[in-house]
Amino acid sequence: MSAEGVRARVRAEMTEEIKTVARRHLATDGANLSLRAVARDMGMASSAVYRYFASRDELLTALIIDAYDAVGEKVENAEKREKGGHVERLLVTAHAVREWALENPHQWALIYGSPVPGYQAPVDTVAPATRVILLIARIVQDAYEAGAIAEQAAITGGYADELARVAQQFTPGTPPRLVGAAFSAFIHLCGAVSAELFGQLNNSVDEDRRGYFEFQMRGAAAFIGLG
Amino acid sequence: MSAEGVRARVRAEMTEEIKTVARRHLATDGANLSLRAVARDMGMASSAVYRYFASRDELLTALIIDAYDAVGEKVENAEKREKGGHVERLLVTAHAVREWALENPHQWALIYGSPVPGYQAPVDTVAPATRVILLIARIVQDAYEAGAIAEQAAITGGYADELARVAQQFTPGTPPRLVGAAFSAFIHLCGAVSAELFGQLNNSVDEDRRGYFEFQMRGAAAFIGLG
DNA sequence: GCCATAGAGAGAGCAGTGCTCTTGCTTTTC
DNA sequence: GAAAAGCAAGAGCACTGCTCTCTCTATGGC
Repeated sequence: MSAEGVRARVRAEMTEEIKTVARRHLATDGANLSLRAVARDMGMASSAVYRYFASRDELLTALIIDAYDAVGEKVENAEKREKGGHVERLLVTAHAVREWALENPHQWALIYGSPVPGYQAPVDTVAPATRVILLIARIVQDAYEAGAIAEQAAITGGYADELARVAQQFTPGTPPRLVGAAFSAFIHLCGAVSAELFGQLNNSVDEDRRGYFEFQMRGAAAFIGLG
Repeated sequence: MSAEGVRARVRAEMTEEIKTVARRHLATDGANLSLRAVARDMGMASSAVYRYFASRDELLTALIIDAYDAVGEKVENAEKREKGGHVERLLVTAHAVREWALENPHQWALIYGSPVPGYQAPVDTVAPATRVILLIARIVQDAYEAGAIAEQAAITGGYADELARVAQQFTPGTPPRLVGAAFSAFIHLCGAVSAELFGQLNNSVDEDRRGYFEFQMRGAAAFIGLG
């Protein structure tokens, strides 16, 4: 392209490199990573980084969006390759989430851990954040439409209304109760992964953590009415 | 007591006051609270605080232990007052945990959120950390011994072995499969509360969050074989 | 009751942080 | 070629955790 394009490309490369270095620092410093340290690693002045990210929070936001997209893409690919039934699709999805989390514990903490103090997630993060739960919902919807799920008692109340609203938007035709069960599986999934990563399992489940996780997710599948 | 006792008591009071002020700061600054700001609030030099806590991490450890004990005590009291059946006891326990978490979101983040970078939890935190899960295990054991839980298929594998070991130590006589279900309820409980507090529910479950939580916990109870 | 001592607090100082502002320099645009 | 826009660097501000030194006071042995 034009020379303008060159500058834009260099800028994009710099932006990407800053994020890569920042991700490395995430491992040692967690969410309160040092912008100055990142700049030092890149051999540039700390003030120069502000040409690319207006603040540390903005850099964090970029990392958060990337993390959501990374886990989303990994999980979607894993599920796409699975040729088994609905339970298998659900389990392979869950295990893919866990594996990504084990590979990138600090990015997991960034998106599913305690929010960093004073940081307000902007709207840009909402869409990428929904990829995993949407995939689970789609699997459950597929199973429902295939008649693979036994009839369940309907639920009522405010939560049921909210579930109905969500169902209408993302998985029309699926009963609210079932959407609730899918959501429940997602909550259980996140809780199981976070418990493993954040140390709640230490001194009680130390060896077969994959078995632990499988047990949780089979329970979640059963609650959905699968398996 | 003697004059020595006076000094010791003043010291204990100061220690307690520092923790109280620090807990207040936790709300705005999260885990990276400022020791200097705490000192400023107390009208003393920051260096003086180091007479009471050797480092910020040591202060954090004290807050963590206090938090575990606070939620543990609240939950144990709530459960003690409940005169209903096993499901009711489990639900009142779960709701008590959630209510404490909603009242003290930053203390919840401290104990069940992402670990603070560079911080290594000392052994002193292990015992207080087990109070809630032990209470749940006791309820499940009671239900089992009362014959209130239907027979379940046993599980095998490494995780089952670990469960058996845990069962032998804390709830002897209870089948590993059932201990696993109790543990699963605890994991689900923590995940549900964290999801609510850490923002995963925003834009999908905004009104009846108690109903949402109740739904999760009834699912957990069903997995145990209750209700 | 006296006096050495241990405990408590204050202040200065070090190295680090996020972020801003000013100053030069280079690239793009007209 | 001149004007404008983008980039990088450096100094500086207010803040942080933590250490060290100094002073003062309450404590315990005699």
